[in-house]
Amino acid sequence: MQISRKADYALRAITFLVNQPDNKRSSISEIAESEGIPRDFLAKILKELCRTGFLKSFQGVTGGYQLAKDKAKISFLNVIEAMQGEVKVNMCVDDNGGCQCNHRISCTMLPFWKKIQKNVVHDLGEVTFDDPKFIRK
Amino acid sequence: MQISRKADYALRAITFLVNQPDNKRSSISEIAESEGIPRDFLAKILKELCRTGFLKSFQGVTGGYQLAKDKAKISFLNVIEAMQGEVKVNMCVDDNGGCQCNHRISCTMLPFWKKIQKNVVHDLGEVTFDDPKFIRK
DNA sequence: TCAAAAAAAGACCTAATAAATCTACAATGC
DNA sequence: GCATTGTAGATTTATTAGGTCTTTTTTTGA
Repeated sequence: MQISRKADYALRAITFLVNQPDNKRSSISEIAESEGIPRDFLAKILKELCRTGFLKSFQGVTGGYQLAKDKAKISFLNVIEAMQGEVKVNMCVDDNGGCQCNHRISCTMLPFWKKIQKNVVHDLGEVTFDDPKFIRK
Repeated sequence: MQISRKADYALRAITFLVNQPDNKRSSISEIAESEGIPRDFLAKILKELCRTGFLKSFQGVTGGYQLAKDKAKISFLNVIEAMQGEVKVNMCVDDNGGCQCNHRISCTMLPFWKKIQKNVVHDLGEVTFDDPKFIRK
């Protein structure tokens, strides 16, 4: 029932970038230091955030990272799913054979899990980085 | 972001017991077989459900397990917390030093996590075993 | 009284995975 | 051409979920 460090770090990195001037390029080390994230781990995460379209990168001595899309279009859910896969409150809430429940045809718990899951996914999807609360004072 | 097998098994065991006649004593093996849970693992779980007051046990040759409290008083949340500890959507939502965020004094993400967490906890708490949907046909 | 069947207790194993680290390489700008 | 940056991916480490095994204790009823 917990977001991975990886996803959490990704979200913090994005929070950092949201607070930078539009054309500023931020280096891995700069972000790592500010957010207290192990540098090499963050390097991998940022690369992945590029691959998944959240960031764009620039190589070379003046290189670094920037947001690649409108911050209003980046939600907690987006980033978490990119980093740790589909959010599932319980293994069995997975249509591709997640539940090996003996009573599969009429598992009594499944509908409850599905509802709870739906709510979490909705909540995570509603948090986007255009929210003024992400601007640091 | 996922309920452990242990908690899931505990919930299934309780579902099983909810469907038994009031004074029936159900053995570990009986429950394990019906629910498709590894027997020895379930043994540990049931013991713990006793310790935490959900079940009562009887030793000896006619022994077994029964519900120890009103099924209306048993929620998903109760059982999950008994089995895997406090539900936390993110490590940092832990008042005893969970968040080592550099910007701790005004971490921008924390309020969002707390709200999402509150909703999940609420949802999990609302599911109780007196719900007729837990009666198997 | 004793064998069978149940739970109790707790040590032990193991396999998966998250988290982190390391090393070598490639691009860029001055 | 060299300092600084990102790229790539192999490797390591640590943790923990999940499961197994063994021994002991309790109880019943033949």
